[in-house]
Amino acid sequence: MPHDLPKAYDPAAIEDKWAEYWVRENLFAQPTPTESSSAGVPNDRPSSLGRSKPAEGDQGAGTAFTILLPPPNVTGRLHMGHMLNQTEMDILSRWHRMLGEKTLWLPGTDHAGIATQMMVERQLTAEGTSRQALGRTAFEARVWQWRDQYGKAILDQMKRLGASVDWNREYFTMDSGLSIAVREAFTRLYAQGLIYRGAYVVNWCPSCQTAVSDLEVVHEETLGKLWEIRYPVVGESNESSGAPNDRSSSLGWLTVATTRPETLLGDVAVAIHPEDERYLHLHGKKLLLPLLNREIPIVLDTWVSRDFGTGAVKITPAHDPNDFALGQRHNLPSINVMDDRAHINQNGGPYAGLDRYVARKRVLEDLEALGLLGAIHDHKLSVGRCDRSKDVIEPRLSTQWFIKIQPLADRAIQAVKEGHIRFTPDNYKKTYLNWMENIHDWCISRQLWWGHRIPAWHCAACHKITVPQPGQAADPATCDFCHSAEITQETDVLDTWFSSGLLPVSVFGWPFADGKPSADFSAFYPTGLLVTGFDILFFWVARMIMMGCWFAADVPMPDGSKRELQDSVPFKEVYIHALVRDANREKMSKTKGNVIDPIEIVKKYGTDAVRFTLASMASPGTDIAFNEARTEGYRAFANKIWNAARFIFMNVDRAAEAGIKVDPKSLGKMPAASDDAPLEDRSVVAELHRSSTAVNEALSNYRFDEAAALIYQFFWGTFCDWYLEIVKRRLDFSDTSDKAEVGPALTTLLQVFEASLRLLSPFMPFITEEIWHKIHDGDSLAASIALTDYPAGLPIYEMGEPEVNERTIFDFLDTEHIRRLVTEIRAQRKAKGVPEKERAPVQLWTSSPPDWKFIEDNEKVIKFLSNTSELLLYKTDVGKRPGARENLGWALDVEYAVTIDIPAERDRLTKEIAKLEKALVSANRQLGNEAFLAKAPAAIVEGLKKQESENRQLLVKAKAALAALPPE
RNA sequence: GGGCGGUUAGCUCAGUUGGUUAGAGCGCCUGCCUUACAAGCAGGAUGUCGGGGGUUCGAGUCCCUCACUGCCCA
Repeated sequence: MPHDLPKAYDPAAIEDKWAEYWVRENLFAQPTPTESSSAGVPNDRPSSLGRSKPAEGDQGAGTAFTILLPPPNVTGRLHMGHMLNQTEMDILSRWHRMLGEKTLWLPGTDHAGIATQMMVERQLTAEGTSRQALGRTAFEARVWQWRDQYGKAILDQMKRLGASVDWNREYFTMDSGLSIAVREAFTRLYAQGLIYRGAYVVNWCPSCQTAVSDLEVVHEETLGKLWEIRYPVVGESNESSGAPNDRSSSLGWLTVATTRPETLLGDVAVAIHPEDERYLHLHGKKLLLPLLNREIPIVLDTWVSRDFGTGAVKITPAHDPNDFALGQRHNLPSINVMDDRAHINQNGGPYAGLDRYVARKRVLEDLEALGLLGAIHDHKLSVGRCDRSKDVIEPRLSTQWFIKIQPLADRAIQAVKEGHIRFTPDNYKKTYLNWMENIHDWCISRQLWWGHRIPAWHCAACHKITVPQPGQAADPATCDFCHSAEITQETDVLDTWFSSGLLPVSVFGWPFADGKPSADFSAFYPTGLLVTGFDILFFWVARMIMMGCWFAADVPMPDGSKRELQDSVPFKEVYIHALVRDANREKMSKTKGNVIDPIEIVKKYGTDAVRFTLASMASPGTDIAFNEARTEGYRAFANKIWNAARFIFMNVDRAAEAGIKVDPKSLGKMPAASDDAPLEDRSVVAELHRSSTAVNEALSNYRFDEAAALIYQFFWGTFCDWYLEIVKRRLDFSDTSDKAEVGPALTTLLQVFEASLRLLSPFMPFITEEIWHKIHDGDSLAASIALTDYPAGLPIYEMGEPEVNERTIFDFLDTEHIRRLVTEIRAQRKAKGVPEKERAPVQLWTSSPPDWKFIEDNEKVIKFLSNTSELLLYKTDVGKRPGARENLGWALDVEYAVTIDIPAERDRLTKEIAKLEKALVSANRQLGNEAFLAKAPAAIVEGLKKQESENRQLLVKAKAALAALPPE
């Protein structure tokens, strides 16, 4: 037996094999194009239809389709979000590849600075040691070990999911090449005056002990307190007010309101609004800072909100960005009162060494004791937490490196506004622009050990900073300013997104020493598409756009001309997908314990079924509530295909024994049915064309859900449920049968099946690969179904163009007619209780001559499908015939001894009458409306009229049928 | 505080520029182990499209408003 498929579909038995095969055979490698073929390859939006496939082995032809994998962090395992992301990219990559495009999907992993360092530190803690104990070098070595282990694990998982990436081009964000790009980007920006270093209030994470960017802070509404604290006015007698609850300031103090009493220790002023009438008398006065007894000024600033709290705000420039700004305006000093771990430092006097919350408690107690604590209000406030450690962020004055972002942002805004980058769904364009137009300078330094160390050297002699020139490979040996050799490299590393933001240029070899772009860069930049989640729209997408537009602009085009903005962008299209949630729409999180491990679910149902689930549910803009019930259904779908294959192979083998063979050369193309082929063949071929066209259309709009539904419907609903059942009639190998029909039937069957597999293969690569190889039985032209042509429907099979496809339209109508007739007979049989196996005669009435011919032409098929022994055609209208099923133009009755269930039939007819009457009322209301007739398009009016008249006929018939039923 | 989305069958979701009787899968009911498949086949039931108002000949679809809900930014 050439086609030996096991009886049951078992994904585990086939998937590992093919996953390994694809990698081993290097099937999806896209080599660097040669000079002649690469120049000026357009990378426009691919047109899915009407393209010509490049000749075998000609890698240069065809448009390029490049897609960059958002590199997973090397922190652990892949999650469902990764699987969704990769499934979508894989579907698109496989689709484009099968369309004959030069397809490159680039895989890699991200070093993920903070995240990875945290994981390794956690490991060290468990071992009873720490990074400090190890020292920087040993720690870095330790993280590299981690990276080797987990980075590999992640890529192995990707392989298992069938990702059709080019494994030869795998990158890691700390590879030497990518590190050179990072250094070049930094030094160029520095030389351009776009990187500066300075002391500012930044988001400090006391757990990670590093600064983080605004984006890494998650704001959370929390119920807190607003404390009122009295600051005595210098030179006024405070004894005059004995009442501790007197909140007015007139009696020797000014009451401020704060949510963070412990920062009082760093206060340098109290600010009031200059026009606040309550405090006019305090202008020019000073206050005595409680607890520390420091004299601080009262400053006037319109930034103060008079309505908030008491209208007097304590100013702590070192621990609040707004206070810092105000401090700058008023030339106030900044007093940092906390250390790296958010403990009070020596500036906090008696509170030194206390944790910030312990200090808060103590400060409040002491104020209370002094009678300086006023009212306490409940207060809702937004607390910033570190995205990674979840610790409360401490705004803290520290010296950091920043990118002056405006010039880069301007270009990134222009690129999107001018349409060089398109977002899908398009509302993300607005989100992107809104963020970009309100952007703040980017804090790029991190006080970590894991990452790209900032290429800047501090001079011990003159304290100036030396940054290498762009293009300078060697580290500086002496200070640029005083030439001292006592220089040491900055210990901070760069934000992880600095290197990932450069990926679209760095993976293709940027920077270019000779100024000429590499062949890869010329061929694949800009990439075609980015597929990613909205959660990293600002972190990554926006940064890539800024950096791509900035750095690629200096790279000449392949022909040497200047690169314009439209060719500087890192990608032409961005497809943003949603979050994968659990079945209850809850966000998956480790703490909730509702995380679904893709590999576990894949083991349970097979990769194909999980991929299909994700694709089906990936409608743009909405989150995916991952539902195993759906996956179960798609495993059943895979099983259905598997068994269809078994059925077909069984018949192919039987035919071969009977000396009938199918020419394998007829496979691999879009099937066509000749005019004299049976209706079912013409019809299924036409439906395949129609579905293929629709699938291509859906994919070009990133409508994975629509594409999946179309294929599912065609494969199961059209091909298996109808065509396969009809064609069984012709696959008769009994001795008495005429076998002339077997060959053509088998040919169409195989052609349509094989094309359907190709249509499905981007979605379910494993099962389609397995069956496709079995079909060809070792004699296929390609090494994989993934390297064949994607089915493209001929436009003549689309509905609505009668001049070119009148025949097809009639075929569709006839097929539909057969289905309705067969369904009616089956329903009638069921109503009468005819046993499934028993054949029964059917009487059919119609006075329409075209229907007579239709019945005669299709009698065999109708009888076969409905288990009818004899079809008796009466060329008249049906008279009174209780229980007959009446339809437009025809009526039928199954002859069977048992009478129908009268109450059930009455019920059915009553419901039908109600439905028809309702439709008629609605139709008549519209048709009786002058305005409708005058304004609605003719086609709508005509359609409604036709339907109204049909419904009227059906209503008369239904009423007659009801009346004809014998009384109970 | 600013912005964006969602609310359609028991559940999870589709529903393209307004247009004829609102769909799918799962689940449910009934009958079938019909020689590819019980992970299946056949037949069937199920919706005041969140509430209210408006525009229109016509609204699930457009506008206003309310309610609930999710997210982003500050």
